[in-house]
Amino acid sequence: MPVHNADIAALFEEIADRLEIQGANPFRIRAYRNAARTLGELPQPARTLMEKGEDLTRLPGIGDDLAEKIREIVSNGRCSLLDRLRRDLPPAVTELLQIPGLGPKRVKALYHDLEVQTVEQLYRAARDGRIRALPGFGEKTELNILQAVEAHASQTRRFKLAVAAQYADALAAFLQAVPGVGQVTLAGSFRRMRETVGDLDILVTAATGSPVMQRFTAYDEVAEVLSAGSTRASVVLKSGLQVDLRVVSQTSYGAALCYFTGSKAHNIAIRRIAQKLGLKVNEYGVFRGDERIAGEDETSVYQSVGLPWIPPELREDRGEIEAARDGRLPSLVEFADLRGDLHAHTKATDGHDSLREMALAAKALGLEYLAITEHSRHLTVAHGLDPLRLARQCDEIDRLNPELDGITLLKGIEVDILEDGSLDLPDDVLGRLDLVVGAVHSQFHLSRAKQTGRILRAMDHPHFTLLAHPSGRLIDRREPCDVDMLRIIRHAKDRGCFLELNAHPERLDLLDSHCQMAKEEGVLVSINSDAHSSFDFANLKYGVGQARRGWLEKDDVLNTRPLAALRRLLKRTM
DNA sequence: GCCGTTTTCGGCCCGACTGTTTTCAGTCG
Repeated sequence: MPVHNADIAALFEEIADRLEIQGANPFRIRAYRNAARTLGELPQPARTLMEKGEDLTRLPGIGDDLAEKIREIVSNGRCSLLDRLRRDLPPAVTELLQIPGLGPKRVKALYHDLEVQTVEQLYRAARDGRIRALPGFGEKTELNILQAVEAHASQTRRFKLAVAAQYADALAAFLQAVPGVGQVTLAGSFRRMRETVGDLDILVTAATGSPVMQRFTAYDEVAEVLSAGSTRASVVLKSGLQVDLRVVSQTSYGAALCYFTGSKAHNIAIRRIAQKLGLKVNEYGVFRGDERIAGEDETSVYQSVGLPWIPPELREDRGEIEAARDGRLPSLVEFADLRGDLHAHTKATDGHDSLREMALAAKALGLEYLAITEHSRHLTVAHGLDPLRLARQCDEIDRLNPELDGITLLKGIEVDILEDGSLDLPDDVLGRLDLVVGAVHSQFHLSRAKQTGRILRAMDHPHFTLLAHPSGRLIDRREPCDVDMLRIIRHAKDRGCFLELNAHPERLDLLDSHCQMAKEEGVLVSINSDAHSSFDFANLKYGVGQARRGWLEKDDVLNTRPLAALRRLLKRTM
């Protein structure tokens, strides 16, 4: 069983949890968490790096000791330090750390004084009133634990960006209408356009005496108020989504926006630079001693540490600070750069609208071309097209195009890549089309070698243009297929074909790290809606967000090309 | 445990809110 980076990261997180409960050196604990994060974000398996003989200590936060532990875990799936730590504390204890309000100190006390090892035992101890007797605990804490355990059981973990947006927009409008409120800004991972968000972070500037805090906690979607101070409050909405509100003065707005946008790792890196310059950065501003030298807007904060403003989507401490320092920040692609969309369905298969309706909706968004790419016959659940029905649709597009003004429909197909890598329709049929989008819709659990080989063979097909939703993952529902994405990207380069970034909020596939890989290898990415109705084109903005998180610039994106240039790229030489 | 054109040793981001305390520890973001 191969060891994935996520497995190593999980072991390091568990080591950190256990060390924390033991009361170990906090910086040693942080080292394990940093290493877990590095591994979680590594686009290549650590195993592969080792096989290539690359030096693991060149990775951020990995020194000699942790490199050795990675080697140990990769080669035998275990870590002797963790084995020792597991003997000291029973297995489920780290799970207690997942309960909000319980940190290492309390977990340690609960285990040592009450022999609480599991969430179930914790619940009984709280219910029986045994927790309030412990030193440092009281009745209120006990009640909070009881409620936290109950909430924990019914909790949904993270919200997809598009779902969170529905709550965010409504709440922002509500807050904007409160007297004395100036700016209302969504910050946090929402502003960074992460594919899912754990909570909403809202920043508000308000005049003193504004009732914004009281109004916020009284918002009728609020199910529970977790905390409420004069400048900060946290609530849980009825949907289960947590929302944190922070109120600051206008003079602190930029510093607060930086702080509240994160990511945490990015903020820490910025503060470290500030520290070396003799400055202190907090949510109120940038300070030299007692003197505030910046903070009214974000640009001033970055400027004070010698950097240009960094777009929120890049703020993950994944090289953006070094790039900013060296003047290498990308000029990220924007929604307005998109000229077309290369993946959409109509009611001929599993879509809801007609060719004309889809064309007009795309045009209304400012697009000048739209590829119609129905499913092929193998996907029977979607009523996929056979050669005859596809030919009819092509004829219909040919008839419709002259009637359309300002937008051109392209003839395409989303053809199934069968298990052996062949395509679901004959060559001569595919050859009549403007583009062929290939997609895996079955057999998601093939071995890495087989799944990769299947896709490489599909790309060898002379008419193959674009690989749809390359990893096949569905957020929270289906893990990505196990494929060697670097090989796929390099093969796309050799074959002159492209990769899709599917903008559907459940997919957002390519992943951001693979966007970066495609960019480095010189393979263009197409940001496509995969629209099944005329409303779905709005999802393109999430695709653009994901592309920006993957450092893509306008020229890295296939469908920023005008139609004529696009046609030239699609007619690659075989 | 990591890291270094200020350091191979001595640092390691910063503040708000809660509850149990009588000045602060624990937790969280």
